[in-house]
Amino acid sequence: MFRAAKQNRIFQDVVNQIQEAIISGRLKAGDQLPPERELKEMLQTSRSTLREALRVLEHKGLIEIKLGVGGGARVKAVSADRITESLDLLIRFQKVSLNHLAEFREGVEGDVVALAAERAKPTDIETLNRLLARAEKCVNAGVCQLGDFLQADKALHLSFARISGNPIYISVLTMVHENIHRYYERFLAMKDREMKENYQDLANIVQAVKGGQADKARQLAQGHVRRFNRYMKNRAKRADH
Amino acid sequence: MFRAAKQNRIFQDVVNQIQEAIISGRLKAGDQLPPERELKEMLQTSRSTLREALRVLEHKGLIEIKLGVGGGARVKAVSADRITESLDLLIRFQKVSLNHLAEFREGVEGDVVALAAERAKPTDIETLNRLLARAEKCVNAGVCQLGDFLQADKALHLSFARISGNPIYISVLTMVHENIHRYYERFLAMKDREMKENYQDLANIVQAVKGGQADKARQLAQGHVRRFNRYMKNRAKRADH
DNA sequence: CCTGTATTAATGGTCAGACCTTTTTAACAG
DNA sequence: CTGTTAAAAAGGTCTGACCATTAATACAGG
Repeated sequence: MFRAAKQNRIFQDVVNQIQEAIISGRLKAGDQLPPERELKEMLQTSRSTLREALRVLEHKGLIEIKLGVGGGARVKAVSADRITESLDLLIRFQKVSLNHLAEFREGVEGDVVALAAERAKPTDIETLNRLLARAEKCVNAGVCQLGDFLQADKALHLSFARISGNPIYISVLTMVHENIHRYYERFLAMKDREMKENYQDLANIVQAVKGGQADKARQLAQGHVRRFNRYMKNRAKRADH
Repeated sequence: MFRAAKQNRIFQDVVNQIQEAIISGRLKAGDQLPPERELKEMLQTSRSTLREALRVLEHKGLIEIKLGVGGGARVKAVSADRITESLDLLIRFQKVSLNHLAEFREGVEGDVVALAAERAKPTDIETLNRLLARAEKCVNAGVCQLGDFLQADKALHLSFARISGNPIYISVLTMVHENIHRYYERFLAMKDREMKENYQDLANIVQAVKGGQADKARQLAQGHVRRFNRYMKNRAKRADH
């Protein structure tokens, strides 16, 4: 019925004003805010209050503050970084487990490849082929190229998101991958056989996307993610002993 | 190979120290930080610098600052709110279209109810029944109760997410609903027939969840979302003329 | 003419200290 | 016992000064 009554904190009002200007498009990415000493006059506040507001905006990822001549606050293009950090905090506080993340990923990756299968254009197929070839080269080079292989794997997944044409999927998947990699990096090691399996999964998915088989692509992607998760979980368990 | 070299900003160091203390468990949720005037002595900084740090921590959702005697900074239990806000900001900044949001929602809602169907416990079923009854009452009361009906609809969807037991779905779905409502609030109006259809959709989904029919629940939920989207799009188009 | 160095001005970062506002608690008056 | 008032403990804001970093410019030496 009512929303929480909020206090009147001046810096909060400043944050709101500037954020509003950014979201509404009155301030665009790259635009420069006036120097603090001018801005404080416009807003009729003190410099400290203004600076508290700028700190918050900076932390929200809306502006970037640089030192020195020609420095100052510049409007930034918002990226997935902030979400990634929030999720990271949740994971560290164990409000979210890696199982949750894995499960979420399974669903999302399935949806993404299904859309990609429906929408891939010839140039997209080319991109996928190129990435797949890169992955294959790593596999053939053996486990020593594992890092590169995982990078190619990630690039492929993000590529599907791009092909889907839906920016939400790109952001969400970016966040998921960044967090997964951060936490699993410790266990990253793969036997040759596992790398080959993984590669085969990817190849199959690309094949299904090429053929426009949405449902099949979804099944394959979910299986792929599930296998990766199971594998990583075992690895983590073994590391505990 | 290298990470970006960062500047040495004192307030950042303060943020790191306090955050580290919280994550490491040296400071637990509910603990009170010393008053600013003491803390600044411990950290050997000025009050303004300390306050910039506190603002950032507050915005990260790690502390809560209250006014007056007995107020001050208290360590907060981290919640998923931040992630919801970051997502929200990203979506709004990217000016994601309704179609993208709707498409994303279709996938997510499908995944959510499928999980809910697999995991619903008797108490969950009770909750669903209660919410469904509330929705039914609104429908029977006619279009005048539309606002309440939409609220019940939203509550049901979030309930599925809660039943899935995966907090990521709760955050994501919260964000999606918030944004959808922001966009569509202008067009909110529904004929009696449409409200009834919507209600029937919900009832069918709950039925499938009760029966543990994951795939069926997914299909129904996707259909439900798709119909809602189509309906809203028509409405928006008509509003243009 | 080029190159490296010193100067300067713009701009954020930090500091110290004062005063204002909100909130709780305790004292007090009825 | 209750309502009012006063005091004290916080955070919130303001002012003005000075420090540190950076880019541009001027200048000196080859």
